[in-house]
Amino acid sequence: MAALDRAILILNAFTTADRSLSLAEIAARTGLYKSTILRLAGSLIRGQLLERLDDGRYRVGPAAFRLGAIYQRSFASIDVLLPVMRDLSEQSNESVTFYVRAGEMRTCLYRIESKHPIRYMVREGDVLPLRVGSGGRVLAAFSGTEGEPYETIRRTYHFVSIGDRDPETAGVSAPVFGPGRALIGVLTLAGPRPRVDLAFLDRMKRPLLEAAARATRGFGEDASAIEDAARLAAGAD
Amino acid sequence: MAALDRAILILNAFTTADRSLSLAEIAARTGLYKSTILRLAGSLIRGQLLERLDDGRYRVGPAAFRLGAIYQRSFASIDVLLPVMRDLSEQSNESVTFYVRAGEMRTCLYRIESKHPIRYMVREGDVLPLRVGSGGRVLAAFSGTEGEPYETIRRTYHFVSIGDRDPETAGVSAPVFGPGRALIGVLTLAGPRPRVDLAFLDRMKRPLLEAAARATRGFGEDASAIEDAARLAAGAD
DNA sequence: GGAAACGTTCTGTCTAGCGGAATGCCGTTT
DNA sequence: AAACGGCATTCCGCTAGACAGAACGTTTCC
Repeated sequence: MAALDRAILILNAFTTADRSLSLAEIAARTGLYKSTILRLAGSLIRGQLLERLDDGRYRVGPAAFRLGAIYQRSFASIDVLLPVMRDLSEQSNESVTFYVRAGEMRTCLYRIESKHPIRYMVREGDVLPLRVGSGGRVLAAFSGTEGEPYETIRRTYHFVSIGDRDPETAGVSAPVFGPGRALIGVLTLAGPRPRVDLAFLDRMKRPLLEAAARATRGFGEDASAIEDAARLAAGAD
Repeated sequence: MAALDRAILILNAFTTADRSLSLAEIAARTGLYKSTILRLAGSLIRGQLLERLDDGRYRVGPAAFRLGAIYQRSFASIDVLLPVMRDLSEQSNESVTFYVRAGEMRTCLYRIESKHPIRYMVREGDVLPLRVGSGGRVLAAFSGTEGEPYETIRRTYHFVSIGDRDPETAGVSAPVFGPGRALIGVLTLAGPRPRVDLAFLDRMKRPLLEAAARATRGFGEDASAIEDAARLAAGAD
């Protein structure tokens, strides 16, 4: 569907960096004719997916925000996840993030910031590569990726990574399941490397896995496998 | 642009209540032919504005969430507003919300929940009527609505409403401005009526107006008018 | 085991979106 | 003050692509 694909192209021209774009900028980024954009923009504005500012520039509209909120809530989640995430962040003093899979990427769905001034900068709505970083690895593992380290992750229910996605960042992640053992997303505890080292992550494995188990139970699914993994992770390495 | 209007119609078929919809449900809500929806859905899914679940049902996709996050951040806001809102919520022990105008409606852009178990239920992304409730009144006033109570609001920079939008809810709101005295949005302190009464709201006027002034200064605009209003509100009524 | 409901595919018709040129509007430069 | 350049906007003839509806296949529910 050509017209619609182009409309989506227009929306995707917007990034976090630019709060608004002119017609010419949209044309440059999308490669579309200005007349085409103008026509499409009319409908997008009517639907409030796009907004026209007083100076004639465009920005993403409130309908996008409304839909985004629907997406976020379609994971049941907020009432179950946020208390778990808050507790984990208080125990660790580090940031806690919940990622979900989005095709070949992953999306940050919720985030609790650490109180530390130096922060590992990811925000709700950010899109990251699927197979990189501890959260990405765990998502990939429980979406059925073959080989290592994914086989091990499926056994131990967690993965520690240091400088995998970002050289200055380290973290540990565990999966959260919902009805029918379906993977909902992954809970990640992460922070800057000087502070978040291997010893710290080792100590945090158990609280993290217990948080993942608690969230899983919150979604009405049995979490004994994750609880077993929590005990093993704390005992062993 | 017919095709695009229909695509938006499909997206708008989704509400907070339903986490996913079947093809037939979308057809019923939009009045579109199923073949049309299927064609449009193809493009929407390609653009990740829509997602196909394993059971064949549809839900809003991650791209909507990404765009929503861009919208939220396009108000500069998060670094300026959240600390102000958090402080105000701690001072008052009630929920603090930031609304922005969205056409003839208003959107809840940020929200800090009170610690109380009984909560006044609005969430980020919710869409409310523009001209109702204290937040709505203030938005309308500073968007140029004529007559009362809007003239008074423009003089006093705040408005108290009790049971206006919702019979069980009361609140007080003040505007936040950005570069060029442009209205950005409105800060609302609100809660359930048994707890949030006239006396309480009177006491909260000053902290609220000071928070609005602080946010306005954070956006690089002079806030002396709001500060004057804060002193007056505390002295008078 | 029958029927209803649902998702999906297909096709001829015709509309509605397309590209590109042309116009008009500012703000800047010489 | 005039000319220029960059920008948004309008217009139009052509044709590709979206449309409605029927037909088909599959699953679900009595």
